[in-house]
Amino acid sequence: MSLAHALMTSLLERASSGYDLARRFDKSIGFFWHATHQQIYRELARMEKAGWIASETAPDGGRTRKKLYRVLPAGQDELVRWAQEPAPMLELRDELMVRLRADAVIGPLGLDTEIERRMGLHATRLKVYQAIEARDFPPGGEFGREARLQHLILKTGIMYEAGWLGWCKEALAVLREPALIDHPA
Amino acid sequence: MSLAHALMTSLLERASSGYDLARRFDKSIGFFWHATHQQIYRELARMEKAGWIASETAPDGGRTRKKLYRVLPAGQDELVRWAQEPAPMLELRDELMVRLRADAVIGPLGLDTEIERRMGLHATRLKVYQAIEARDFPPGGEFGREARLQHLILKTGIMYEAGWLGWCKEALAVLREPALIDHPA
DNA sequence: TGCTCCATGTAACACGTTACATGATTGC
DNA sequence: GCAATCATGTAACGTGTTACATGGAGCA
Repeated sequence: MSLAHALMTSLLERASSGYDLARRFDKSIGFFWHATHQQIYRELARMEKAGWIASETAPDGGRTRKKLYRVLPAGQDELVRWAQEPAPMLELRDELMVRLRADAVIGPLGLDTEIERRMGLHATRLKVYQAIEARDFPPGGEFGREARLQHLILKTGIMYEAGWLGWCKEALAVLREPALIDHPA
Repeated sequence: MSLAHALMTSLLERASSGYDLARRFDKSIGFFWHATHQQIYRELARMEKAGWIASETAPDGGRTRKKLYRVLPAGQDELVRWAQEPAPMLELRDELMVRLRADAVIGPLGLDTEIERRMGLHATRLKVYQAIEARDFPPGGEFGREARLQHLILKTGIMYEAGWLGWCKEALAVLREPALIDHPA
C-alpha cells in the first residue's frame, strides 16, 4: 500500500486536513495519484492509529470540525524506509487494448469514436500540464533540487499525455486504412 | 469490470480451459492485461452462471479434469455492447512519482538505484516485444485486418516501454545533476 | 428560507493479491 | 519413487469505488 506514503509526502509539504488533501488529490497530485475522500479519511485514521501522523483541531477556535494532520517522526522513518524498497512498475493495462482485440476478432465495432474522445482528453490534460510548466518553470529560471524534481514529475505527465496523443493518431490511421474495409478478415 | 470481457475475447480466439487462459495471461495477452489464475477461475464461474460462456469436459476421454470453455451468443452480445461504451483512461499512477516527491521534500533517498533497476526491466520487455514484432510482422509482409490490429497493440507496448526507457535516462540525469548535490534545497 | 460549500464519516460492494489445498499426469 | 507440471479450487485480506448520511457555515 502506498496511499499512506503519498499522503505523508503531501503532509510533509504542508500540514492539512483530510478535506484539503482530498482537494489536492483532485488537482496537482491527483494527476499522478488519484484518491477519493473516503479512501483518504480511512487511510488517515489508520495512519493515526499506527502512530505515523497526529491530528489537532484546526486553529480556528473550533468554528469548524477541521482536523489538521502532521507527520510524526515514526511516520517519516516509515516513509524513508518505504522509498528505498523497489517500486512495482506501472503496468500497461488499458481496456482499450481489450476492445481493440475484440474488434480484431469480432469485426469493426466503431472504436474510432472512442479513440477520438480519448484524444480530446489527452490533449486537454497536455495543455493543463504545459500551462503549469510555463507558469512554474519558465525557461531560463534557476531552480533548486526540490523544484527540479517537481519539474521532472510534471514532465513525466507531459511525456505521458503526448505519447498517448501520438498513439491515438496512429490508431485512427490503422482503423481507417481502406484495406481494412476492403478486405475484411 | 472487464476481466470477463478480456477472457471472452481470448475464448473467441480459441476455446480454452482456465489453466490455459492463466498461462496466456502470463504471456502475450498478459503483457497488456495481467490476471492470476484465482481471478480467472472465479471470473469463469461467474460468467458461466451469467450464461455468457459454457463449459464441456475436454475431449481427452476424461483423463484430466480439464474444462473447455466457449463463448455463448449472449456472451458475444455482451462483449459487443461493452466494447462500444467509453473506456476509462489508463491513469498515470506510479509509486515512483510518489517516491520522487518524497525525495524532493525529505532529501536524497538514493532513487537512482531503483530507476536503473526499472530501466533494465523496460529494456528487457522492449526487446521481447521487438522480437515478437520481427517474428510475426516482418517488414514488407501483407496483413489483413485482424493482424494489423494485433500489430497495433504490439506497437503500443513498444511505444510504452521505449517511452519509459527514455524517461529513466532523463530522470537519472536530473537526479545526478551536480547542482542538486552542491546546493541542496 | 434554501442553496452551495465545508468537513467528516459509515456501509456495501467490486476487484486484485496471497496463501493454502487437492489430486492427477508426465518424465527422470 | 519423486519431482515437476497440469488443473482446479477455497479463504482471507487489502484496496478502490459508489452510495448514503450528517451537520455546520456563508450567502442571497
